[in-house]
Amino acid sequence: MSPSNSPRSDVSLTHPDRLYWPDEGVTKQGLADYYAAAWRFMAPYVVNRPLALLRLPDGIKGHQRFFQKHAWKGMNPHIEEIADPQDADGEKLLRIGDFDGLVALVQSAVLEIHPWGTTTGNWEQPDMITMDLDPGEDVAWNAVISAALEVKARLETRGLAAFVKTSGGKGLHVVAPLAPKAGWSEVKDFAHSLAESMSADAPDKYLATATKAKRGGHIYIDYLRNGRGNTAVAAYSTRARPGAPVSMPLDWEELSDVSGPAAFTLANVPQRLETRPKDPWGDFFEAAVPLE
DNA sequence: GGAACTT
DNA sequence: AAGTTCCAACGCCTC
DNA sequence: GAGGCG
Ligand SMILES: [Mn+2]
Ligand SMILES: [Mn+2]
Repeated sequence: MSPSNSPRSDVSLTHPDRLYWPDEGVTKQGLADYYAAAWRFMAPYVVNRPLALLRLPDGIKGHQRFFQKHAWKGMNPHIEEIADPQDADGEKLLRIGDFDGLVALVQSAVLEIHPWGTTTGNWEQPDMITMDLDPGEDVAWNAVISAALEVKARLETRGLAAFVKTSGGKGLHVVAPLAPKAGWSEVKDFAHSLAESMSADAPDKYLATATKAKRGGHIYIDYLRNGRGNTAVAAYSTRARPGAPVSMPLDWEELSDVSGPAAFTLANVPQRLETRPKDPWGDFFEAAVPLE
């Protein structure tokens, strides 16, 4: 049973049976197969964007785990080296352009993909805002859903569209597509003001600052994903955590039926992608409007 | 995962 | 030949 | 100014 529209790649995987998530039995090949199934939905969120990577060469039970934002020696040629236009002489950044690039990331033991919220063709004008909802200890899942709905309402008041995904970690991401126009500082300032206004209106529920000591019982609205050079985990990216969760785009209508932030995993997402009538984020880029 | 460097 | 090291980093708090 | 945070 070959999934519809699965891309092929000639990028070779050494040790395809290497276990990246040993408890879940997910191998390097299994990860590549997952991305083949997800590619047709995922591509616009990872292609032609600067990328930061979380690499775990020995899998999630191993002892090596490092972020990487710069090009390295011996890098697979399907991973592109690009110059930051604001740091032309600095170290080269990373980008992929196609499915071969994604398989090259798999071979490089990239278990999480964290793109900038912009494309390299329009580098200084972000094309999305990510509001990252991080619940502290003792916050009910329902409260995280309520927070997402509140963020959605406030984005819509501003004339923006809102989409939601699980983070695959502890919370939800509410993402607004932008027609590239406003610059980084305007976008970050807007995200900041949204977080501050929610915190001001419900200080018992929401925080706009990261201080861990205050986090218990509150949801931190992390707006700082929206600064130049900052990143958030990509839609459909796996997470380097137990259970092999993925950051899963959702319909708002199904959010109340989702059991938690890590409900979608390598074990159940391919089935969902095969049987689901439509992409819940199918209109993401069509819904983009400028921030103004 | 893989290059570069040290032993 | 084998072992070790490196692989982000900066704005925003809080104290 | 140092240290936590993501
Ligand atoms: Mn290794
Ligand atoms: Mn988060």
